[in-house]
Amino acid sequence: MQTEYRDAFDDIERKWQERWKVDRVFEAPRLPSGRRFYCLEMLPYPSGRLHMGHVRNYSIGDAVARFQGMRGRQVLHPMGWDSFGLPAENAAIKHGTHPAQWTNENIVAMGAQLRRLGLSYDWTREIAAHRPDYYRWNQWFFLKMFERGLAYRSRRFVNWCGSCQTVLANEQVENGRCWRCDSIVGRTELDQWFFKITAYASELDSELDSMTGWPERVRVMQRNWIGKSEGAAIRFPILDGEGRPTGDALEVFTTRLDTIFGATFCVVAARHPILGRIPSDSGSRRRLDEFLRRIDARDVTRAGMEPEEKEGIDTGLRVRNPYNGEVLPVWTANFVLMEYGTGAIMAVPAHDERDFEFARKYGLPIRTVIAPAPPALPEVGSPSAAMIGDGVLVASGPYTGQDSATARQSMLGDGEKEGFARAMVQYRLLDWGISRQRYWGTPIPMIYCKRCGVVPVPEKDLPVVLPEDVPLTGVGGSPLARVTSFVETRCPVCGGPGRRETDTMDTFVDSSWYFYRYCDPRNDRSPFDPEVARAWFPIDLYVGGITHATLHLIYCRFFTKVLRDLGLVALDEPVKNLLCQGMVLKGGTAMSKSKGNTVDPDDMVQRYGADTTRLFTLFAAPPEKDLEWNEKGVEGCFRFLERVWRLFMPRASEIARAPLPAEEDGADQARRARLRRRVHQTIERVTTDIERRLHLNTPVAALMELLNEAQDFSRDADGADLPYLKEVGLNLALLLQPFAPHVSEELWTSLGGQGNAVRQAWPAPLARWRREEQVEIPVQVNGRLRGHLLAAPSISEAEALSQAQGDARVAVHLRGRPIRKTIYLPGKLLNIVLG
RNA sequence: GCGAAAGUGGCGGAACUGGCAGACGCGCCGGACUUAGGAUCCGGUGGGGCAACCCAUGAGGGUUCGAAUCCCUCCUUUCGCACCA
Repeated sequence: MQTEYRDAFDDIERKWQERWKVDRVFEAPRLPSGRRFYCLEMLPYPSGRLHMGHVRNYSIGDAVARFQGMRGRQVLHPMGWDSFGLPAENAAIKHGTHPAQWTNENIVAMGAQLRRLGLSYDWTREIAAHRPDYYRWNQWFFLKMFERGLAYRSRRFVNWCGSCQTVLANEQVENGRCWRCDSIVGRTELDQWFFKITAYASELDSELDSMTGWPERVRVMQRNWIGKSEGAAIRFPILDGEGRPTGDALEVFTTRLDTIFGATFCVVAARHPILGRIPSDSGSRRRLDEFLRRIDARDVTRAGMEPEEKEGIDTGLRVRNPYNGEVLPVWTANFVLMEYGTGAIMAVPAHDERDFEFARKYGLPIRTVIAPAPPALPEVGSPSAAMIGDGVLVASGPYTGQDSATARQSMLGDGEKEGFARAMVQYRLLDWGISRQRYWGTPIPMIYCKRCGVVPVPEKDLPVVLPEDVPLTGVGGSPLARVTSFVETRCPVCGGPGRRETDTMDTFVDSSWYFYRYCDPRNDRSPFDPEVARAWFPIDLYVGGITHATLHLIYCRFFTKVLRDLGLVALDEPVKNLLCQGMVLKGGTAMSKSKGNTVDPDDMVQRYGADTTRLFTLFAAPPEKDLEWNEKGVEGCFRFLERVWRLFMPRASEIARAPLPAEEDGADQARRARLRRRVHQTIERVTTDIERRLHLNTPVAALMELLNEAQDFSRDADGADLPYLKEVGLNLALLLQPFAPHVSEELWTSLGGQGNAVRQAWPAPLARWRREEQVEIPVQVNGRLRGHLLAAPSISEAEALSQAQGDARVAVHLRGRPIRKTIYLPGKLLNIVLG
């Protein structure tokens, strides 16, 4: 037995990690038999090194998993690797290492780091996305979705670097320039595969309301991302050169149908089909072509940049407003997007900022049709800004006088009757483009046949294995396209020559369903057994960074709905409770290599041990807040464990031989009673803080207080006090299990505990010792603190008042004034209100 | 610009449904043990008077017997969205 913790921690941590493994403590049963708890943390990308963000993420999950296990739940707590993705390919280009080798080595290295932290994972369930036994199911899901029309092919723009001759991912575009050659990124249109997430847009949106286990801000971000917007689609008849109806119509989407009498022109997107009507030899056509060329030439990756100056031209086309018969010019402009709504708008400059700005620039008419709701001063002269809000309609024919909401209803109803309007719900969410012109991802299981067209790979031929020998240069499109042995194949339908799809899937596909695979990770007949998934789902707690609030956390919800409709799962939402932990900061900013302010987990573990490292990440801030790394704070946590060690270990065998106190023992001695009360109150505090509030910093503080109390107690303790020290020590050992599991185990065994601490039932407080016998009740006069009275918590109001009046310090403030009333919270507070 | 969250000692943070503001830790000050202490232990630590008290939870107002907590206005910071019709 080492006498100092600093000499012992490395040995005991390794010892218990080995013991847990040999005893298979964390292996979950195939099917849970009792109450279960699925504790999940976001799986890491195997970059090669763990960083403090990981340590924090996994320490939080581990604390909860261990706690729930001791609470009697059967816990599923798995870990795996999000091991497809661009960095592996970049490393290959830079260093010539094969992505598979690079990835596998990183998994080994990071796996060792994770194991050294002593996290309670069921490693028998480890998965890795880049292994064919995993990604074959990505392909299988793709085929199932293709069958149902949920996977389809379409053309879309991608970021394109003309100099590298390659497609760039968004994160490879820096300020509109290629990350590697610094040339301006343009756009090019490619055929790509899409998942029809929009088919579930409505459900994905509406369910957010009932997802109360998710942080509000994540739900808000998702709601914005989905961007539901209710309005109407209105058909404006298209007129010919002589102003006669052509029989066709331009459909516009609007949420402000009530403003339609104020429409003074229409605007269509630059790629709107209506532009095909402009005669090819006309002046309009020439001006249009020139305009479109200018728009197109612009670099199009505009993320993070200011909106462009609005620009447009009159196309010469004319349409008729079906509500008032007015003839309106059709413009085309850069601020109307083809992807949204119908790609065409009616412009109401008086009541829309963008339309207003555009109308001002080109001198188009601005007509007010909405007056502020409690009528303000009448408008004089031309307005200086658009009036955006709802109000009362003016100059709107039969609808004049109606309020905006009513008008929208009645105008839509009338338009529907006449056949030129329909209700329309529009989402900002677009279908999920999953094609990546990359090597290190899941091959898309499709074959192109000259005779049969686009043909899915038959299920029995899965997986379509990623070939190993692929030249990676970073230029020239999909690497797989250059591997003849991969590309050339047979058409599964006609047997003729076929070519494989050479794009791979977005890696977000991998992480959209991995948590189901954990339930049944070695199944080679289906992605997982639905019965097993039913038993383990939903995920009781999902811990991860806020960075995934939209993409991953929407995609995985989408996948669950697809899986549900395939009959594989029986739930609508996969994650019941979501915890987004804050970042780990150093010097006020996120740790990053470029800032040189990183803290290496290995270094911390080596110097202080896994327990201290974990303890600090839990103690220094509540999980959802950012955590400022502070070496002094780490030392404080280390000292705490040292003090635990020093208090119990030197006399551990004596304590182990002592009996535990009987329920009433110690009641007759103030210091013993005080200690026992502290023990049981601490049990209660720690339990409720973890369970009800998911706060992990306050339980650690409570344990520190308990230790302080125990130290005070032991200062003048003798042999007869050993039972009480044993009670503190054993309980402290168990309460430490979620936070410092190795010290917990060592303490437990040393003090005579049987078996593994992690397998013990979580302690329950004794009712006898939970409550104080004497409490200090604060006494206020007119709400100001004037004294305290010492009494049993059950003291009556009358007794409390008379005792308070007897207190000289209180009495001073009562002198000479009548008591108007008293407010008494039994055992907690007395407030005397004077007249 | 729109939306959300948050502002508490020198610092990280406590304070559960309005009820003793500052738990716990860091830092700092003093003491003990020491050749020594950047080890350990003990005590102190919001500010002002150093006693009774007074002032303090971003600022100002309000509700209440009582407000860090609820309401209003403003300020600051962080995050998200940003031509989405």
